This record gives sequence, structure tokens and C-alpha cells, in this order.
Amino acid sequence: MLSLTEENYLKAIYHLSDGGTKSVLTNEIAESIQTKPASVTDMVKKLAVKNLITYEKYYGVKVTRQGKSEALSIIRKHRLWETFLVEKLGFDWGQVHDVAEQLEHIQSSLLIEKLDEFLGFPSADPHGHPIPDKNGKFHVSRQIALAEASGKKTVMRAVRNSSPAFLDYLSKQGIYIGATIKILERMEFDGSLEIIIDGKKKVYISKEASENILVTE
Amino acid sequence: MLSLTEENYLKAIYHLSDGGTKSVLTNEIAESIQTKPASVTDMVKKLAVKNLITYEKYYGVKVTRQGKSEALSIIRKHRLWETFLVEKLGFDWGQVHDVAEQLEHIQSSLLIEKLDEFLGFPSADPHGHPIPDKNGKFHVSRQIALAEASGKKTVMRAVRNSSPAFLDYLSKQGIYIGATIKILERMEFDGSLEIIIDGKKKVYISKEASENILVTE
DNA sequence: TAAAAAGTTTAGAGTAGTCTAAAATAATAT
DNA sequence: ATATTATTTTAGACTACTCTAAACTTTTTA
Ligand SMILES: [Mn+2]
Ligand SMILES: [Mn+2]
Ligand SMILES: [Mn+2]
Ligand SMILES: [Mn+2]
Repeated sequence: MLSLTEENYLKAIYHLSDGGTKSVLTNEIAESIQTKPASVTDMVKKLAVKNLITYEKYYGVKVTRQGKSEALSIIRKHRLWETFLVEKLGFDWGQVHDVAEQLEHIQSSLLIEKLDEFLGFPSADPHGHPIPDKNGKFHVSRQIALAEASGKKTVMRAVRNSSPAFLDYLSKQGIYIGATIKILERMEFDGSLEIIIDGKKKVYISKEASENILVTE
Repeated sequence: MLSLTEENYLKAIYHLSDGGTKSVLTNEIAESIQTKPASVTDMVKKLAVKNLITYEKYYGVKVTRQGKSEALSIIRKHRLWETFLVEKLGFDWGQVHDVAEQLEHIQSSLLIEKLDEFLGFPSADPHGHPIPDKNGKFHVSRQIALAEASGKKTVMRAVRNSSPAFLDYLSKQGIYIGATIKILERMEFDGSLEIIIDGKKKVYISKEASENILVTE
């Protein structure tokens, strides 16, 4: 069984590795986990002994099959809890992450199975991020950034950045997961967009915002 | 803010002190928390510095007003989570304690307020144990052990012992919280009882069982 | 291709919590 | 009252995790 700290390192490494594809450097981990490189080196050795990652001195780490499976189980818990907080307890989508950071470490497979069922086996969390199933598989529809979308009607599916500030901004603009978004005009000057939400509300959003909104066409 | 370990010690001390009335000895704490007396001595000093208990060398500890309030907040969380697990997720009443031991340490007052509301502000957990309100107050009806009850009709309110084994035994006998229990006969020989549940089901229970069933008359 | 810069690891130390063994104190029995 | 026993505390050590500072390796620059 992994300690809370080991779980946090492994999850961070998994995310930085883009789902286990890229290898990850010591400083990136330190940065992402708010700790010092020296501490990372220590922990990385521990995780390597447990076969969750492979570690090559000075060249970073790679997530193993076993590590991927453990990481996905933590991510699954995190996203199920976020869904619970929003759907059942009425939290705002910008309030849930920090609480889920704690809840994801509760150890009880029965709890997670029952929670999943209670929530109706959701396939995405409140930010549109996919929830892996019990076996670590997720089925995701092809999503693209609104910035790359054509002028066709699209549906908002997820956020790429889930900072409270951005989520608040979206809420204020009336943009939410499931909303229909059509691009009316793309400004050549700065890449900002004029869009229409649900065929009703016209708003202007910056290029940066449009890069963090994921849609399906 | 208290560490998880500090919270566990404080809660154990509070329970051993009968709600802050009696003073508690080092060995009792060690026993209850499954640790060694030497470790208890260390921790007890830390809690005393934080004004949660008073500590007199060789004579044990007493819970302070502040300690009582902290302990009640942990107990409140524990019992709300147990209620959630049974009422919403369909856990069995004997399965919830260990998971609640973990959940009680999640730090978020918003979460607890929302959970309380989601559950409909319950006044007792699945074992009939009272849930203190936000201010640490509980309103309890006068309960007595079934062993001390007269032949009048009583209502099952709580268990005194909540070990999975006892809870399982009760479930098998058809005894549950809210059930009507009437004593038909008390055996002089061993103090065992013949009772009738909800006016329908006759069962025999031992004296020991009857001492762990709390009822109101 | 050698020097400088950037990144990483090692060494040594600190905190929180735990333990064993020995010393100290309190309670009990003669 | 004194000796024995039970309880508690202290001393010293160990694990998990963290840090700073110094040493080392890799990458970049000139
Ligand atoms: Mn999150
Ligand atoms: Mn976490
Ligand atoms: Mn419990
Ligand atoms: Mn606990």
C-alpha cells in the first residue's frame, strides 16, 4: 500500500508524463508538487524500488504499467469525489479540487464502487475530465480547443485549465459543460472570438480563454 | 490545525474521559489507540502545549474546554460520514466505522455543513449515537439498557457496543434502530430475555446482548 | 572543445511519530 | 515503614519525509 505522499508523487508524475508517455525530470516534479529537487530524488528512488516508475539517474523517470494503474486509481477517486461534491452536495465547480485532493486518499475499494454507483457511473467530472473505470480505461470523444474549431456548431465538453479563476470567468460568461457554442467571428488582430452560446447569448472571449475550452464538433 | 495523529489521540482521550468528565491515564490511552505508553507520554505533552488537555505527570490528563470542542467536531464528522455511508451509499451498519475513521480527518468546514444538509441534519448515526451540532451540542433522549427495562413497550434507540460482530448478531435477530421491543420474560437463571420485536417476532437474547441495546420507554 | 550554466544527486541535519530498555514514581502488600 | 509491584517517564534509536549546502553530471555557449 502506498503512503499519502507516495500517492501524491505518483499522480503528479503521471500527469506530467502525459498519461505515461513522456519521461519526467526531477525539477518538473519538484515544481509541480511544491517541494525541493533533493526531496524528489529521494522519493523517486522509493517509487522505483516499488516498481511504479523506472528511474535513470540524471535522465528522469518513466511510469511503469503498474504505476499507471495505481495513478489511474487515484485519479478515478479524485474525479468521482469532485463529481459527488458538485452533483450531490451543491459545490461550485471551482471549489472542489482541494477537497478532492484529500478525499482521493481514502482507502476503501467498496467505498469507491458504491460512490460510483450512487453517482450513476459518470464518465466525466465537473470539469469534463474523463473518469477512468475500475480497470483504468476511459472512453473519450475526440475533443479540440475552441481556438482550433471551425464555424460549425460545437458542444462544450471540458476545460483544459481548471483554476478557480478561469472557472469563475466561464460561469460569469454563461459558459458551462454541455453548452452549445458557435463561433460567429474570429478577430484577426488578437485571435479573440465572438461566440454565441445556446443560440442565445453573444459573448467575446480572448484567444487564451478559447485555448482552454474543449469542444466536440 | 491538528495533525491526523493528534486528532486520533484527542478523540480517544475524549471518549475515555466520558465526555470530558473523568481524567484519563497513560496506559488506557495506549491500550485504546494501540500504541505504547512511551508514545502516549510524548503526544500528551504536545496536546497539553496546545491547550487541548491538561497533563499532570503520573496522574493522567483532563480534556480542556477547547479540547472538548475539537473532539466534538471530529466526532461530528465521524458520525455524519457513517450516516452518509449507510443512508446514501447502502453500506451495512457494521461496515462503516473503519472508513469513517479515515473520512473524519478531511479538513473542510464547507464540506461538513453541506453533508449535514444533504443528510437532512440527522441527530444520530447508524448506531444510534448522537451527532453533535455545529456548536458541539447534542440533544439526547434518556436511554436505558434493555437489561434494565421494565415489561413495558420500548423502542430501540442505539447500541452501546458497535463491533461488527454484535451488529451482525442484531441484524440476524431482526433487531434494528426504531424497532419496538417488549420484554416477555426475564430468566432468573442467567438474566437472558425473551422479547418480541414489533409485536411480531419472538427471540431470546442473552443478558450481555441486552446490556448493549439502548432503548427509550 | 573547453568553460560556464543548468540540472541533479549526495551528505548531513531537522521534525513528527514510533519503539525498546532503563530509570523514576506511585500504589499495594507485608 | 519498607519492600514489592505496577505504572509512567526518560533516553536513545529508528522510519518517513523534508530541507540546505556542497558535489557532481549534463547541456549550452563561446
Ligand atoms: Mn481536481
Ligand atoms: Mn493528494
Ligand atoms: Mn464509528
Ligand atoms: Mn481517526
